[in-house]
Amino acid sequence: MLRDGWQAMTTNQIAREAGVSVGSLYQYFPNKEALLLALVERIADEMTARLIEVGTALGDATVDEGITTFVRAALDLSRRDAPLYRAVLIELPRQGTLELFARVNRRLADALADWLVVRRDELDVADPSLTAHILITSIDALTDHALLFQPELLDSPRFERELRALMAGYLGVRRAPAAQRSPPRRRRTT
Amino acid sequence: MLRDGWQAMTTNQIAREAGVSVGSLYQYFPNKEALLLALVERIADEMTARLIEVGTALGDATVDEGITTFVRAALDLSRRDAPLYRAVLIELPRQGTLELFARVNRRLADALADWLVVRRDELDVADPSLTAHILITSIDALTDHALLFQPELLDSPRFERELRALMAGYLGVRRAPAAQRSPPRRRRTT
Amino acid sequence: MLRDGWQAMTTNQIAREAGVSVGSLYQYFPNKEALLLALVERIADEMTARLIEVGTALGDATVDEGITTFVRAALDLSRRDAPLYRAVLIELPRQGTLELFARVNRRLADALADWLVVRRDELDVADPSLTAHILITSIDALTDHALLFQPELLDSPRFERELRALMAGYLGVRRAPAAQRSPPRRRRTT
Amino acid sequence: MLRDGWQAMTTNQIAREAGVSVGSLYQYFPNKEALLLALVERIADEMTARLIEVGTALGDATVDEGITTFVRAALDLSRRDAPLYRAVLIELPRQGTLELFARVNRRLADALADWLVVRRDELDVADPSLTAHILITSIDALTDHALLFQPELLDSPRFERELRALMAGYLGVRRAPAAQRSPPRRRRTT
DNA sequence: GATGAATGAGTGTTCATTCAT
DNA sequence: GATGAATGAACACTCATTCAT
Repeated sequence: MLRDGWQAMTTNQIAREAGVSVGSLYQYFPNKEALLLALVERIADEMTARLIEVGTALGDATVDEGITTFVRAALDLSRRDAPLYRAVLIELPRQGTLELFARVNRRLADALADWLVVRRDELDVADPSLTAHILITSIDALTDHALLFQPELLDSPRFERELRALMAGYLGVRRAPAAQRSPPRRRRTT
Repeated sequence: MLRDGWQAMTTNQIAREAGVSVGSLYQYFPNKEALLLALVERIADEMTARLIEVGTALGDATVDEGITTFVRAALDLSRRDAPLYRAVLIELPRQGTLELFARVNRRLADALADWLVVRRDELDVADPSLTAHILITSIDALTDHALLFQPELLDSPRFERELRALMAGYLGVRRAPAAQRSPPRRRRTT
Repeated sequence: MLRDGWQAMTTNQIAREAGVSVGSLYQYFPNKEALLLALVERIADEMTARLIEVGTALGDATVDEGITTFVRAALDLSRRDAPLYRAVLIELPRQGTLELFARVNRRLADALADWLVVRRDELDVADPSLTAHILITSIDALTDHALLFQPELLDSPRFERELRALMAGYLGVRRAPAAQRSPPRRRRTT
Repeated sequence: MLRDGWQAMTTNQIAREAGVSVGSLYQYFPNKEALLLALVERIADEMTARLIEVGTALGDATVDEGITTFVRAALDLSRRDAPLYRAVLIELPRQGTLELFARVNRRLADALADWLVVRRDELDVADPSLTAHILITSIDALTDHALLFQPELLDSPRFERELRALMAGYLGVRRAPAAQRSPPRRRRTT
């Protein structure tokens, strides 16, 4: 599936690779689509579990820490099981399972919004909830896109740095997280 | 195809809708995949044509104008033939036609980089070429994502505004394009 | 089975409806066909039991009584468990269980032949055994056919009356059983 | 099919034996059931064509001739293509194609009723239409039954003779068709 | 060049049968 | 003995591709 997509997999293949017989497969899933749905559901559950950790990690982190934590979490999420996630992502639109991922994202947005409220004074945020949504969507879109079209980007420090810059710039942070940005470039500063 | 994807289309259907016979189809395309490739190629060509206009439009526009022009161009591009673009986008990874779109994006990146150089003094840009690439990738990712998962976003002024804010913030623009931002919000300002 | 036939029943269904597990089923029957055979055998046994009663009932009945008794018995036989009988009948030819029903019919033929001998003087019967066989076959065919193609006929007095007329005519009875035939019609009389 | 019934035939087998490919089969018939339906329809048409001849043959035939003609026609009908007819007959009830054969029988009943009216004076017939129906059904049932359960009967002179006796007896014919009945037996006479 | 009927490998799914528990 | 999860051969049906006309 990771190589050729969902349509290219035959149920007999799936069964063989899963180490069971087709018959057994159909004892648990009424049809092929249900199989994909179950897979998606499991992925969504795993992601949700990890997002809860992100929320806790954010807590009352400073602006710099928060941005770093958040961006890293987004990248980790994409990296982990990236190939599988990617394969599922491609099939999603046709299978009406978007809500599953929407659910996951909403949970992450809530955690981020909470933190934005904590750091309200240092950030240029009028509507935390909306801003959180925009950020999640942006970062999510960027990592999804990287996942789909430029997988190697997920492991590049440059990509991580730029995601932080994007986030910081959008949040109106006066100074980008110091440690990570190379002094000579001096963007979005002073 | 727009409703059920590429796999769901039979060659006989394609032929009938194209007003020719299957036989004729196979006189011009060796197989079904070549058909998709040709379709993608045509889309890529159309996009390239429009991008040339964007490059001209950018010219020596002011920072505000440039950002507005660029964001609007990205949205227009996605909106136009959005359903078809979307359908193709979904099938892409499996068909090795990524380079086609990469080519289109590279051309757009060049046009943007040129303009960044023109407005170098007012922007926080160390490496125009890299910055252009990051911006193209981000905006592209955001519009692609919207196209795939939240099509209605492409028509919302809010989405356009936030794309400009993202771009402006990343480029270190001190004031976001005035006309479009509502005063009370006062984000990313001094 | 009564609705969709034998082929449509799965062994798991049979087991569930019988209140046992498939495994248990296969402990007693080597395969699905054996199951059908056992069912047919049971039906044949039940019929045989009832036929013995018919033989006794015939005894030394008068011609009219005998015809009435016999026709009614044939109809009762078909009516009782008609749906099940019918379902089995349809599957029969393919399952080589014809002999079962042949056995049942032979027993009935014997009983009828005995009675024909008793009433020999009043009937036009040269070879009681052959005549019995022809009658059994005819009446049996007619009820089977009704069972298969016109089930409602089994309950119509008209059908019963015609069966008697057929039997009486074939046996050369000078007057049809009086009580049942409406005077105005006057068929096969003089 | 003639050996194992319709269910036992795979579409691939049908195609191979028909000298075409499965694909071609499905170009003309939407599914397996439609195939059976078409077969039944063709048989029904062939039978109808032959029945028209029977009607003509009956014409104003004498009682003896009429009975002989009719019985012989019924037997010929069953004998010809008997195996195919038989195979289809077995599958019929489950496929709702009974009406096709009902249509055929109704046509035959009409022809017979016409003749009964012509010979009204010599026969004991109150309602020609009803009597025709009963006769058709009886003879039809007997030949069907023979076809299904005792195919060799269709070729036996004895069976033909008994069918005539049955018909003659039911119609109140004073003398059975002379030529065919052996003098010593003298049934249903005087 | 155009046509579209013919092809048949390959698909998702069923269900009689087995066998470890 | 009883169970029912596991098995996989077999089925109806699809569709990319071919090729005689």
